[in-house]
Amino acid sequence: MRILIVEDEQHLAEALSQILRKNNYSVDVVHDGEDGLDYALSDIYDLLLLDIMLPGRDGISILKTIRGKGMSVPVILLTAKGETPDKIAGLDYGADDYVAKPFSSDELMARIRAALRRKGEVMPEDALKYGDLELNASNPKLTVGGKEIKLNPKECELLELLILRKQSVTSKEQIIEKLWGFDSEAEHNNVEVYISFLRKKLNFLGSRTRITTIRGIGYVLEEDKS
Amino acid sequence: MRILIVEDEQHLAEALSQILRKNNYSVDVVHDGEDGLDYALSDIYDLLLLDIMLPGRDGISILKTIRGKGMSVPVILLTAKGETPDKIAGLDYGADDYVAKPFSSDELMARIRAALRRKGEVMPEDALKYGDLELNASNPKLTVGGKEIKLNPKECELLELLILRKQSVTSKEQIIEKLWGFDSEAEHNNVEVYISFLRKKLNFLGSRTRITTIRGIGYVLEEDKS
DNA sequence: CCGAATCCTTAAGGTTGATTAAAGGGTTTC
DNA sequence: GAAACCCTTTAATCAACCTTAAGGATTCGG
Repeated sequence: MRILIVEDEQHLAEALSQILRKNNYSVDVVHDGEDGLDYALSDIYDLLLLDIMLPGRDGISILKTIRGKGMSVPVILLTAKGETPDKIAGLDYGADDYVAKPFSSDELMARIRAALRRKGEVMPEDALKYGDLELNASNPKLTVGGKEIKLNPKECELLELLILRKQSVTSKEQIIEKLWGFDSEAEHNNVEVYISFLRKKLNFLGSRTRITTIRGIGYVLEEDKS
Repeated sequence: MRILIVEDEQHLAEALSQILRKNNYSVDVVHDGEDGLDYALSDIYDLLLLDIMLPGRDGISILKTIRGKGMSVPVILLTAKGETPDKIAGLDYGADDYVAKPFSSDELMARIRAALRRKGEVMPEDALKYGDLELNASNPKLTVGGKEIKLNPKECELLELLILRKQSVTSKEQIIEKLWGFDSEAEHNNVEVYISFLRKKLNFLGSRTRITTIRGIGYVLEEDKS
């Protein structure tokens, strides 16, 4: 978890840095707005702490620029006491929170945790892909082109296994091990049934991907070249 | 979050009222100074917008009176162009800010948020949105098209969670953690009951958004594509 | 402080959907 | 042609889920 501090007062910057490191964050510090923007744009940070009053380029300006580029990294603003409403209006430009100086380390840490939590809760998951298939495992569904169909858990695990093993042939034993567990009583026929279910759904979706049977060995995914 | 507007120009008062309501504030409007003072003294408002020039009793007088009674409610004064002396007097009597007419709705909203923030009030969240849904979490209600319905607190938190997690599936455990707390005794059935309540309300509103069950995993919001 | 309204919890019964076994037909191989 | 292997469909079962409603708890207005 990496945090960028943009703060011109050396003393405060150092104190912040220490607090954060003590809480197991990686920290980078820069002391003016231009550098701050450059660092922020690197997009390697999980959170930015921006002072509003800065030499070079103020915190609001940095905030506006990075939001303008579509970056959604959490930002907490540091405001001097008595900063005017216009400055505090930075929240309206997409800051997640602000902390007024002076502040306690506990307060700062709480706000950082809160900001990270808020952003962390919205994590889009990426899909497994093979050929024209897109498999979303967490919300078990299979997409081909725009068309999609739901999978039940076993179908999903089976397809996941086949995709992960790509061009290698997957044996019924391997499938049983993954879908039913090491010591299960499941029969080969159980596998055949689910292969059948999957083929039916691939067909329904009009996919060019086929599950090919290698007799006596297992199954493998293949693209239909017709 | 409830705001009182004391403004004698009907047209402006109505415009202000609309802007504020759109930003999820509850609004009352009165058109002269005497009524303004009565309403303000009820002490149910989170912020007052006072025109300085008013029939009956001017804004400064209202401000002096309520501050004399020890009320610390945030006050923003509306001043006509060129009323600088009044503005200064107003700030001396404990106004939090002033806005000179004409002003933009953005500017006004920024100043209101700033004033509320300074007083340590909790800001109303911007309405959460998903598809055709608009969730107002601070005054728990759900809007679809023009139609709206109230939510009770648990329904509101549940829907909020589902919206924040967007396309990810949310498990019953996660829901229990947020609605009942980490170590609660709440059962899965509790979640099911509230999911059911929410679905009924979505249905009543004629929303195209559905709460889809992912059997054995959790729930996810989806747009109905019919 | 009391009654009313709202909210929360629990429980019961109904519904749905995943899973499995079983049966019957097809295909490949020798 | 027969044995082994594979495919597909179906029906029963069971767990997960949905809905409703009643009553307890809490909050709110007077």
